[in-house]
This record gives sequence, structure tokens and C-alpha cells, in this order.
Amino acid sequence: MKSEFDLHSFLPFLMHHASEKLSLGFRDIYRDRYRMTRSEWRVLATLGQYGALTATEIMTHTGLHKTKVSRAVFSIEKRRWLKRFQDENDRRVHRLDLTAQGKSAFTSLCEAGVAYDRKVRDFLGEDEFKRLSDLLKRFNDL
Amino acid sequence: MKSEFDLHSFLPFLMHHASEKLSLGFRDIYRDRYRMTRSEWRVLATLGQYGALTATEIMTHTGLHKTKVSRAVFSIEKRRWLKRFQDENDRRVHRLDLTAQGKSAFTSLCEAGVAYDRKVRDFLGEDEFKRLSDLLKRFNDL
DNA sequence: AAATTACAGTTACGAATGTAACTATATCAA
DNA sequence: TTGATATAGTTACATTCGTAACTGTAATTT
Repeated sequence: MKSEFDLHSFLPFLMHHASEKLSLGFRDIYRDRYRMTRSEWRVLATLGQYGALTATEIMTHTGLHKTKVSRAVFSIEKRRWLKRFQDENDRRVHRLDLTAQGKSAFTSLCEAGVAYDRKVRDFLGEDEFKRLSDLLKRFNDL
Repeated sequence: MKSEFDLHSFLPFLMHHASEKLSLGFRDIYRDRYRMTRSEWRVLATLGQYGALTATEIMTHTGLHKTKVSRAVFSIEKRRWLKRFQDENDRRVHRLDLTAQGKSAFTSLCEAGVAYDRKVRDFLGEDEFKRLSDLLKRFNDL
């Protein structure tokens, strides 16, 4: 069976592999250090970076499905890494804010993130790294 | 809380987003057309491209975990898209080969794949597309 | 040859996921 | 105001997933 199609050159396949390699490399860090899942890491990172947000705002920042956000928030709350505050004007909404412990975990993982970033940057080279970042951003408009 | 870390510029995050966008675009096709999962599509594509293989060979080609391969093979077999042949020399091993129906599904999805590829190529531009492919391939060595 | 180790592939089980339904609240329209 | 519709977030349920244990066979060691 022959065809002009080659799985190993198929961009979704290539991209997925590179993406997994990259994601898992960093996942090892937050998993081993704090037993966190990817959703939890993303929620933590978003709250750490932007301060208090609602679950919906976290969704739009991270692209996570609302059930994932809900579960990740619950799990982070259980660790006492965040507190909820009911919104005064809209009682459906909870403001979510990291505690000191949550911030400290965020800071620690940020450092790891920067280090990981540097490692990848060194591997690819500064120019290629930048080029790749820019290219990937274009996919938002696909 | 401020930091030099920005989730939206973090390569694992960027890459994952681009990857999902790309993968899901194509997944719609094999899912709607044949109700297939990603693992099933990959196994089909690999068998279609390389002819009869063992489960282990499929693993190395696709990077899928062996349980995923096992389940995908089982599911494709149930559709009668592949047949198993026990290896003469090693009875642990099964040679897996697509049936005419399997090949026909593969051919149909290949065409869709080539079309999808062209669409992405047009979107990115020929040069950028090539550059991205090359860049992604480098991640195998990370 | 018997015992041990390695390997191909499957299965069991708990964890994570996605869809859809749900609760509670807010907004809009008549 | 009341009734209909929309939204924030959670929960239930079925599916999928990954890890580890398992089965059967082959290869290696003693």
C-alpha cells in the first residue's frame, strides 16, 4: 500500500510528539515536587500570575474546560493553597485567591519553569526558540 | 505577585495549545466519518503505511503505550478492519494486517489527511510550514 | 534439562476525562 | 412583577487512560 501520506511527516502527529516531550519534561517537576496534575499546575500558574480570578476567568486564560477548572480548584483548595471569596454583586461567582502557601509553591515552580525554559532555549538556540514561539502563536488564528 | 514567568509564553503551554488545535481539527474528520479514537487512527495509519506489523512495532512507530495499542488493535479488529496471524517462529507475536475494508478506510483518511495538510500549509505558508516541521523533529533529541 | 530471566501482549483497577444534567443566581422580556 | 432565558459553577455517569500485575512463550543460565 503506497500513498503520498506519511504519518511521521504529518504535522498534527509531529506537533503532538514535540508537545508531549516538552510537557512531560516539565510535568515531572510539578508532579514529583507537589503531586500536582497539569490542570492544577495551570490553575496555580494563572492565579499566581494574575492574582484573584473567578473560575470562568481561569477558563479563558488556560483554555481548560470548566469541569477541569472546577476540580483543580477544589483540589488546590483542599491543600489550602487558595481561598474562595463570594462575590458581593453576583453570588454565583467566587473570587479565588492564593494563600501564602499557594504563592510559595507558585514561586518555586516559576523558578523551575524559568530554568526549564532556559534549558529548551539552549537546546534549540535563541533564534529558533523565538521563531518557534512566534509560529505557535499563529495557531490561535487557525 | 510579579515574576519573570509568563504562562502564555511558556513553550510547553504554547505548544500544547497549537498541538490540540491541530489535532482536534483532524480528529473531527476520523471521528465523524468512522467514530475512531486517536489511537485507532494512528494504528490504522501505521498499518496502512507499513503493511503487516506486530503490536510492538506499532508501538515504536507511533509512540503509543502498549495498552493503547492493544486496545486500539482489538477495536479495529472488531470492525473487521484487520486480521491477526500468529507468528510461526514466536507464538507470542501476532502479525497484524489490514483487510480490504481497513485499507479502504485508510485510503479515505489519507486523502483527508493530505487535504488537511494542504490547508495548514496554506495557512502557515510553505516556508514557515517547512521550518516548523523541521523544528518539531528536533524535539526527538531533546 | 531445569530453573531463571526476558519479552509480547492482555487485563484489572484506580485515576482522570468529557458530556450532559443539574443547582443556584442573575438578567431579560412581556 | 412574573415568566423565560442565560450564566457560574458543580455533580453524575460513562468512557478513557496509565500503572502494575498477569499469562503465555522464548531465551538464557546453571
